[in-house]
Amino acid sequence: MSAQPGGQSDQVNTRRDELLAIAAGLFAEKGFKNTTVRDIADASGILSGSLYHHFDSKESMVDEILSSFQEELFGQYDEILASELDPLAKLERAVVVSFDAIDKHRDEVAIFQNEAAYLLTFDRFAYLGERNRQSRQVWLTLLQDGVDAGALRDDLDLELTYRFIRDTVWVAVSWYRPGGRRTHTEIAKQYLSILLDGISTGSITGSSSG
Amino acid sequence: MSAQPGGQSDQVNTRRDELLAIAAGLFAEKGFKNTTVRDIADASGILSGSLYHHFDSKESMVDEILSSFQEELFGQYDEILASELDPLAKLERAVVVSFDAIDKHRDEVAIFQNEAAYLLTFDRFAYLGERNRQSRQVWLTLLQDGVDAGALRDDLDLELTYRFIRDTVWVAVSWYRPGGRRTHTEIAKQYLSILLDGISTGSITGSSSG
DNA sequence: GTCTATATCAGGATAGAC
DNA sequence: GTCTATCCTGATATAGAC
Repeated sequence: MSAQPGGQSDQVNTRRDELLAIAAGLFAEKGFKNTTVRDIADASGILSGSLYHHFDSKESMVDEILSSFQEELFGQYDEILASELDPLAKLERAVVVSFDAIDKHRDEVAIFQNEAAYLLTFDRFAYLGERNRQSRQVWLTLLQDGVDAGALRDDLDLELTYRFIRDTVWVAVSWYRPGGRRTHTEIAKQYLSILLDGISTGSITGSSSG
Repeated sequence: MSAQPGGQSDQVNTRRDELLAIAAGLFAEKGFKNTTVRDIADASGILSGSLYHHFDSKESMVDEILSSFQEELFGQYDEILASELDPLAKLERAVVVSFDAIDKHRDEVAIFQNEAAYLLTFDRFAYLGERNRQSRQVWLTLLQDGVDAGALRDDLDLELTYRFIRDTVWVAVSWYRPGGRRTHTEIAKQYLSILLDGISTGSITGSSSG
């Protein structure tokens, strides 16, 4: 996906990356469709036509932004799966890595969160669907290993549990701000505490609902 | 907000409601900006110009959709707060009511979830911000009462806990489908089980992270 | 209540000069 | 690498006939 034309190796196309970062900020903030190429150009201090010297289209821009981010993220998940950690520690690590991505790649995560459904309607972005399936596979593996090892409750619907984890982790991008009252590591820790132990005081609450 | 012109009282303007329901479905599925008035007209079997006999603008449509839904939802929250239930039961009830809204008002919830940030940039939709604040107040009250009553852990950051609950509950609209493998009540129950008791087997897990 | 016809504008993209 | 100028399309909205 989207190899840069003339991509040497190291500190190349800084201007290109600069423009991509500006575009990413706008896409994340206002949405892909709501961001015009003129918005991007304005924010970059150039005119809209000039953008087309660097990129084919607005779509190409968001494509590069998302694909390179996902490559990095899924590389980290693969490392965790391949590691020697015990199942619970792997799960914790995956959560931490995800909050880390929110901290270091806000815009990319936000774009993926908010625009994936729309972008998936284009053939060009089919790989986003692949990534979704891959992500589900990662979390389900981690959860199942946890159950098998006796570290996680065996009465849970893992598919639902996976969704709750995924959703709660990623949606944090909508409110997390770097430099805020809590670091992303603190947030990950609190989140894990809730996820693993629950918020109630009794260990197994005889729930009144139902 | 948006009183229907000529709004008698009971089974009035069916056509209007029909059109609104069609629009809601499209807004929820494709997003507000990505849905054209022609899309709405096509789906309704009329031409785009004819829509303007019923509504001022596309904005008016989404306005009516959201404001009437929110009125209903917050009425339910108010009932819970005013009820005689114990704090834990109130919290559970609030979660159940929310999943109920996802079941009965998918489109409205999805639109609010996906479009609120964008719509809030218009003065006309400032009331959505009000509703957000009100919602935060509801959940924080429920949580604080739970802690005070000794039913919830007192070492939690309630602001974070509130966000986790809110996010996980509402984001379920993105994957929940009525008529699927699990009813919304089952989902609410599983979710409460995770939220209250956690997913780990040990009651207080000595987490290895950090 | 719907249609025809159309005004108006904004957005993505292109060509070629500098 | 950026600018000028401009094309083309599609989108919201309007006016008035039926």
